[in-house]
Amino acid sequence: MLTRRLSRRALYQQVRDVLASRIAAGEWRPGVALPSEADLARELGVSSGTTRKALKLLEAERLLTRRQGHGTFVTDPASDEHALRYTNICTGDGERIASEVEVLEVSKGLASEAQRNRLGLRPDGETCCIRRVHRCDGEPFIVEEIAMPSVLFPGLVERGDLSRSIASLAREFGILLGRAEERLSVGAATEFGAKLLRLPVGAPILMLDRLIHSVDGTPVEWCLRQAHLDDKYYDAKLD
Amino acid sequence: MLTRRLSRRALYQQVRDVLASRIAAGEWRPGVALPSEADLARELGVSSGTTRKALKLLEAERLLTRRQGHGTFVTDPASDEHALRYTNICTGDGERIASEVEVLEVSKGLASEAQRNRLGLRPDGETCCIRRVHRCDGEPFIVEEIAMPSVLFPGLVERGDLSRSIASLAREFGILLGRAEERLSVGAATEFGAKLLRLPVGAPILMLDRLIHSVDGTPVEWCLRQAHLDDKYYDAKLD
DNA sequence: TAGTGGTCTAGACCACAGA
DNA sequence: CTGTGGTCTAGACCACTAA
Repeated sequence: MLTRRLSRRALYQQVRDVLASRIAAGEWRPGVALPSEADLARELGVSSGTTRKALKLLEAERLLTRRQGHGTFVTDPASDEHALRYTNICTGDGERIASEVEVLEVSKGLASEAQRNRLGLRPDGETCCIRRVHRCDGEPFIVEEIAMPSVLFPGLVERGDLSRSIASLAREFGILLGRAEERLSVGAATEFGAKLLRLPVGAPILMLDRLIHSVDGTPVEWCLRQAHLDDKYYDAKLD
Repeated sequence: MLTRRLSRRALYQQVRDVLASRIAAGEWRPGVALPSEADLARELGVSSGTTRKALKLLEAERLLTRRQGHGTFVTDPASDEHALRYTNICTGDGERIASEVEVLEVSKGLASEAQRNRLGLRPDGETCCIRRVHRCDGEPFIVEEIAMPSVLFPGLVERGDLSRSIASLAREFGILLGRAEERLSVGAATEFGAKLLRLPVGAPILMLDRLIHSVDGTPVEWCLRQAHLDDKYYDAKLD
């Protein structure tokens, strides 16, 4: 039950937390409406204004979509909204690229020091590692090395399709994705990258270093990429 | 006076507009508190909840800073908050760079076709153009070519200091800055860039293409940059 | 202690979508 | 027409800041 002044956390934040975990648990399938504001408010024993504020938060976090006169819905993790959320590379005409992905290598084991630092893991922390290549119209243009804390994705490497987007994987394991930072620089293609991108070793290339957190701030994915852009570009939004 | 249902625009949006223009006009100096929510509400003839919603909007647009128990203040355009708003290049240890700027060249005239397209100008539109170089610890690392619609900055080139940030310039001319997009790619240093950055022509370099809009969506500044990063990096936020 | 913004409530009315 | 989310109000109380 929701406490009022026993907890320091604001009531609408507590409502957000309750709803977020129920969403993560899959209580409402994407495409099916949640109860209305008024019904949720009654159920939770708070005012509809407080419920409304919580729903607004969840909408801002992209967990929900609301439409006047229609209802409140869980955002479909298979939608472009989610799949392209962390994808900032565009074709020359400004379209986000939904690239074809091929998995090259999968492994699991003790995290390297760099991985521990970046993902905030303890010395005995383990990671799942994936190497993949992205193609656009058959042309390889990105190679990437992904590391994820094993504890967040139990049984991941033993299972099926690792070519899916992080949004899709996270959904399956009940993780709600939040903010991310990406560091960009110009570098020289490594042997690994050059071979797959069909470039000479040392060719100038865009290096990307991305860290995705969950909504509560836990690091979820560290992704190192080498990109050969050609006429594509990286589209950063500043606001 | 604020109309209620004569206008389709929501009341709190109208309150936002009124306050935004009063801020742009310099009615309240940075560092001095605005009237309280209750006082503003009385003055404008709306409820304090509506006023509150408008103030929240203006805070999200970075025009205001609010602190519980303290008051509501106009954000100082000379503050880092504003000056570094569109600056995503960091030193190796993650600090935004407040670089030293030198103006190389200033001109004004009929906009080029590219400038018209990017800034949404008519065929007879004019632009102010500035070429500058940025240094960090004396080392040049960015050269840039800026274009701004002359009509927004009357008398700019005839006046003083063009080494200031766009935030500072905009403040002087009563323009409130909003969203921006920046396109990044890897390119070869032009003759202009290479010379100033002390690199060979054709050296691999980060190319940046930034467009800043005002809060109401009008393009305000187009900035083309060439950056030699070394151990610095571009820090993009994804959320 | 006085004054500020932040939270919470209860309820009225509006705008929109779908049966 | 009904039900949804969006706006707006009035007022109570809480939490923080500074004098």
